[in-house]
Amino acid sequence: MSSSSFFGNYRSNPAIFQLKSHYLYPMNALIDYLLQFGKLNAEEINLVQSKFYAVIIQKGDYFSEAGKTAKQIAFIKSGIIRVCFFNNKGDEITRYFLDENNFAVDLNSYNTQIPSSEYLQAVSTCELFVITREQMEELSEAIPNWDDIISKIIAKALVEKVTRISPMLSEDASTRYLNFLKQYPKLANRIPLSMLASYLGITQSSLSRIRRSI
Amino acid sequence: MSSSSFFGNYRSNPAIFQLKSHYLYPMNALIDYLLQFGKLNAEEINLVQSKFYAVIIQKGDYFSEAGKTAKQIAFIKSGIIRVCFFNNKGDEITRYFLDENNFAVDLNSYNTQIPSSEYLQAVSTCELFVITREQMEELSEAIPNWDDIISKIIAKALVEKVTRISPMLSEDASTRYLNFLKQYPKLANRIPLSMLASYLGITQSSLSRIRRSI
DNA sequence: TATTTTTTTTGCCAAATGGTAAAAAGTGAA
DNA sequence: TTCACTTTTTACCATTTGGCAAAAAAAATA
Repeated sequence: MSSSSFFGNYRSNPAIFQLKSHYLYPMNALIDYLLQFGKLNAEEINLVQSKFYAVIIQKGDYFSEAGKTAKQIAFIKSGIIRVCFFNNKGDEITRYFLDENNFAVDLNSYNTQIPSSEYLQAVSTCELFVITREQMEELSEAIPNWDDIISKIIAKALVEKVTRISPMLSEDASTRYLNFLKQYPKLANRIPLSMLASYLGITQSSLSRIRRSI
Repeated sequence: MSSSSFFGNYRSNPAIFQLKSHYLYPMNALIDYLLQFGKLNAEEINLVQSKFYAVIIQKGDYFSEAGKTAKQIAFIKSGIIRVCFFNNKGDEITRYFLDENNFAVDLNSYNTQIPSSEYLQAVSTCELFVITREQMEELSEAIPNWDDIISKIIAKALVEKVTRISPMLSEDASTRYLNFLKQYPKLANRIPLSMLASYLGITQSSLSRIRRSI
């Protein structure tokens, strides 16, 4: 089966649609990921698979946008998403990148239902498994373990982000770049220079110079 | 009642002790904080108060240390704690500061029970309400809402940290300092220059020059 | 108070990074 | 292929920040 027959596509005007028969489809990556954080029986796994739906977003598309309220969570099956915002100088800053086997959500907006100030944008074409807040609520009521699994995932993901970002302030730009290459060896060549530079907190030209010097 | 009769003190060799009669003591700040995230009835509030115990740690003392496994969570009634680590150059870096009405815990170590790589140190004398992992477990089993309240608190605190730290990379040092003054107006004069400089990602002398220029 | 210790400020110069704009390289479409 | 467009590299100089060490100020201690 080609992925295009499985993944819905909502390029410019995101009309996410849900496919009818879920049990056929390979959400193994999602299920494997969830099982790292708690137990789910076969029945629960089926239920989970029935609530997520497959979506493709193209490079440049937004999964969620500043000013809108986040109503969905995505599990990234493939592709790269970046989380970004505009600073007070008007520059677009990349907060962090998310790649395969991670959840992507504007958590603040999702939790509070207040319009967000950050964007989640596909850096490359992404295959996602998406779930809405309402469907999450249904899983929460049907699966005793669910809230525990999700809160563990959230805490781990956020601690990782703090742990990864905070040492960067005390490093020079070359060190930050080299560490990025170590931490995300697969990403460096798939991300435009401008996005990587804003993640590293330097200008495009500085990053270009750093690349040359290595 | 003087605070010294309420707060236990474990200056050099932390032998935390629990006081017998909790209902007398002012954990209002803690309870008010918890109630922002979910409901607790009077009985549950009493139970919560019985599980936390009051502790004072002096300036310079560690609440938790790198290399040890975190077994406690502290609610800061008064004082400032900083979370710090050593980078690969051997410099001590402050990841962030925590002040009144916040929980302080090495979350990664607390959750995984793996020795941590960060320190939680009192920047000033701190009055804490402390709870152990075992006592948390008891609250979790006794109070249906408990896990939900705690996971909301954790998610909110971590999202705040990511949101606060990540714009700093794209700002120059003066801007970071000025924003720090805005965000923590009460802290600036209570924190040694060296700790603040490492939080801002600059040297002591740079920070000193920036102060002069303002 | 006097003395020691710690913290902060300052001066010097070197190194890193920013800002701008132009050139070069890469990409995609006709 | 050629053309238009986007992305990356390069060059120039100004500004910021670091590294080091000494001086000054502040805080702790006797």
